[in-house]
Amino acid sequence: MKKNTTTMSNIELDRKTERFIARCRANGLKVTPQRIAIYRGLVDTDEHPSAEMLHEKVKKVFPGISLDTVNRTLLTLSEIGAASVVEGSGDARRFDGDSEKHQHFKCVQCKRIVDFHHKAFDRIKVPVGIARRFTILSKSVYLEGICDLCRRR
Amino acid sequence: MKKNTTTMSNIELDRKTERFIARCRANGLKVTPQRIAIYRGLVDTDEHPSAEMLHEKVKKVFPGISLDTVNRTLLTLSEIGAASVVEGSGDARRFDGDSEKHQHFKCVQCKRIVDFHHKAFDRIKVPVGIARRFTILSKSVYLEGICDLCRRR
DNA sequence: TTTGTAAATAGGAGTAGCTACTATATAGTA
DNA sequence: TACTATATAGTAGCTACTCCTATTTACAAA
Repeated sequence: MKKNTTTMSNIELDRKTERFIARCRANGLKVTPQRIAIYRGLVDTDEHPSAEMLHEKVKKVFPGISLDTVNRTLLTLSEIGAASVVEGSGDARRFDGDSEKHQHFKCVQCKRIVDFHHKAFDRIKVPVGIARRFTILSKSVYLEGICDLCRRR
Repeated sequence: MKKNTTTMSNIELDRKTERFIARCRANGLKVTPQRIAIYRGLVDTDEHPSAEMLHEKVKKVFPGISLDTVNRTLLTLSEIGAASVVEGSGDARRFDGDSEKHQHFKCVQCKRIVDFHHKAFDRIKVPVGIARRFTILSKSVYLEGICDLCRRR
């Protein structure tokens, strides 16, 4: 019996793959078998894998693939909106000593992090289902974009 | 003339330092000059420094201090609530291929990331001042805590 | 179908950021 | 003042990521 790590039907997966291929072409990206394998590996799980984890998975169908290719491809997918980075930036950990409640905006270009405080964001309510299932220690609202200084060029 | 990287008066800074010392004692942590220097360096800026950046800064008043001490101390401060990590986890970057709108909960113990979707979180509104100043590319609500599986022990 | 070429890949080397280890030093306590 | 648990400095090691180069490949144009 085959171990099932699948989160959707093959039909659904194929449909997504089709749309992914279209998206690649729309962005002038070549459709390589490696890219498709990585995309399918990523979409067909809800584990939020790291590049390393996906590399292991994709190697089973594509033994020669390199970790660098997986990493590079994942970043490319993020750029065209076919994937997203949900944790970790690859950059150094950044600290804040301000204990007042506030939120952060991060510039994706210069990596500057700007504080702001919007009271409504302090008050967002965690849905009951989540609050029951998990012990919530922190909740935060996080914005990303281009900052005023970078936009000025 | 002294370059001014200060964000608050010396009086304010000293008051914060006092409270920090009390907090250390309350948590059974020793009050070392290094710890104080690191704390003051962190609080007296709004740059959200990395360990490396703070290390450079603290070295000016404390030449022999090691990067490891800065890193370790910052994590310690985070544990007692005197600081927080605002970006980067030290762990590997994690990806998501689900393009549907949703939010994430991350377990601080097992690092598992769980998707959930709460429509109200899709609709949070960015304050006008921020929207005018920055080009917002993404907004997200992020929860951290202990997951059901980890709590069961 | 063939050919040209810009893009992608494999493999490996290099780098940055973090962590573990050990000997020494020090804060807090009795 | 002496004791002990904790913290630090210095170093070595590890992991995640990025860069480099030669080779291969997708795909456009002939």
